[in-house]
Amino acid sequence: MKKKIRVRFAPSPTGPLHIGGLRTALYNYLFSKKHNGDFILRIEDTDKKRNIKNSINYIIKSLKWCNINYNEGYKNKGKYGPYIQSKRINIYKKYIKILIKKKLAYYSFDKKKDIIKYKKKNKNFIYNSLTRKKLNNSLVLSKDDIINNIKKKKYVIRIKTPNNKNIIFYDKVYGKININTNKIDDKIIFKSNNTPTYHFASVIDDHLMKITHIIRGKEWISSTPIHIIIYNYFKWKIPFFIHLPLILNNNKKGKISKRNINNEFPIYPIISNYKSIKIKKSYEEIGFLPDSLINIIALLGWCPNPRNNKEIYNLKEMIKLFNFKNISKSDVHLNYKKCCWINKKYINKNNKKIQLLIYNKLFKIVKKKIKKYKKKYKNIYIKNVINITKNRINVINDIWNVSYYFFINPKKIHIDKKLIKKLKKNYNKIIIFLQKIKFFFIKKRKKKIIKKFLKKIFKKYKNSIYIKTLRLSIVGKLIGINMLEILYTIKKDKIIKRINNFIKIIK
RNA sequence: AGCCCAUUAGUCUAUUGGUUAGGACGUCAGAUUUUCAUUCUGGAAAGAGGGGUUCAAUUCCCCUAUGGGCUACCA
Repeated sequence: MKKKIRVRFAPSPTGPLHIGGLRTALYNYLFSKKHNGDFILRIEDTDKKRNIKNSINYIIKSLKWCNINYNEGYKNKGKYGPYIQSKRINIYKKYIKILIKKKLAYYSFDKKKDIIKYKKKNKNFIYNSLTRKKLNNSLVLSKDDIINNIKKKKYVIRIKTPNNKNIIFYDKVYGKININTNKIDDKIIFKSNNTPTYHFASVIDDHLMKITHIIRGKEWISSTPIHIIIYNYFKWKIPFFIHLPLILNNNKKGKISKRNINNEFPIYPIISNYKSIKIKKSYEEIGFLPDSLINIIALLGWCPNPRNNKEIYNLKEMIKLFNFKNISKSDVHLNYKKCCWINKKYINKNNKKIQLLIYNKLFKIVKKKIKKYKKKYKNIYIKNVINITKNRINVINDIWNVSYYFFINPKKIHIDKKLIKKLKKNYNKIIIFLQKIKFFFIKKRKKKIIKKFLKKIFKKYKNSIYIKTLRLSIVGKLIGINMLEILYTIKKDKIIKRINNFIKIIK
């Protein structure tokens, strides 16, 4: 029988989760779902100083918002808990003792200052088999000294790396990687405050939690040999490693940096209400949909196969197609315009949830900007406005920009020089046209009749100058949805007012 | 400075030891729309550079350059 696939996402709560972490979580999720495996959330909070209040909540909320559900782990049931490392310290202590007994790890009494000195003297100083004999540790000192030092001095525990041995592993993305132990430190695996470092805790946990595949960012490649050494010392089975290319900041790229500085893309998925976590821009805040964010992130460094020139994938499709073979090796940059393009596709999918989101957004803005909004605009009116305008927004927050003229009068009328000339030439005719429309609206009529009349008159005045001026009077710009649609929707008295205003202006 | 990794248009990428190097976003032009957006059609745009191996290299090897990661009692 095949072993059940188990993967984990193991963030440390040092701040809000960003799209890099989110993508790692996503790939873990996709892989586990594809193989009916388990997806575990483990919190790695071994560094107390760097822990930031509420980051755990933010991480969990972000995953939830994106529909990335873990079936085991922190605040969830599971056989292998606790799933937060600060509550597992005793477990790590038990295992560190074993390594020390076997002399595969040792006490190091060197002062931090001294090691900094060595590094200053020799930039390539490494604490390992080549140097450790000259340093102050339990491999050198006598038994009595060691016991004395342990009682009196601060110490850390370091892993004893083998001398001149090539640690080779086969990454599912990067292939064969070979690192010689003489180039790596005897890493500290237990700190002087008697807590483990990441390297030790994560290996112990991954083994105890029966993790089969470790999917994580590429920045861990360099420390993988240390992890492998620990696995070997315990004679544990080494899991598969899958390292992911990183998502890089656009600003750092030389050629386009100047243009891109102001265009910085968001890196956090959702809004935060926590005081300790301030986020200026998040995808949620700007008006991205979770499904589209997932789509965007999934395609950063992964190309579904077969591609069939598709760009839009839902979770189910991604799960079906997910494969490590199609993950690219080079780091990626995000293209914000493409993000918008993808989001637009999702907004136009026309489901009720999306409509509600847009409605809530527009309603909030209307509430803010307009006094007595309840008397002026019924829900149906707002919904109607959304229906006719929403196919031209990229993100939900754009909704006001494309619909404001249904609620407020245009503040400025933008007339360019070309238009002024045309206006002057056809002044009388234009005034007649505008008056016709105005007078029609002054009389009380049913909607059907209005529609008929408008269609007729639009046919009669085919020349674009008429409708352009009409548009200017109502919208203030030469931009907007179909003019007929606008006239059907906006209230009569407003139309009359705006036309009057316009006529005054062009006198 | 050392170690590890990467390099196909502005960005994300596909394919391949023999191809007119394919697609998407963006960009430019045209059509549609009375305007804008949409949609449609078309165009420009790429194998970092230099050496090898080979009849043939973007693909394999080496060097250089560039980018990135790691070299913390951070993860």
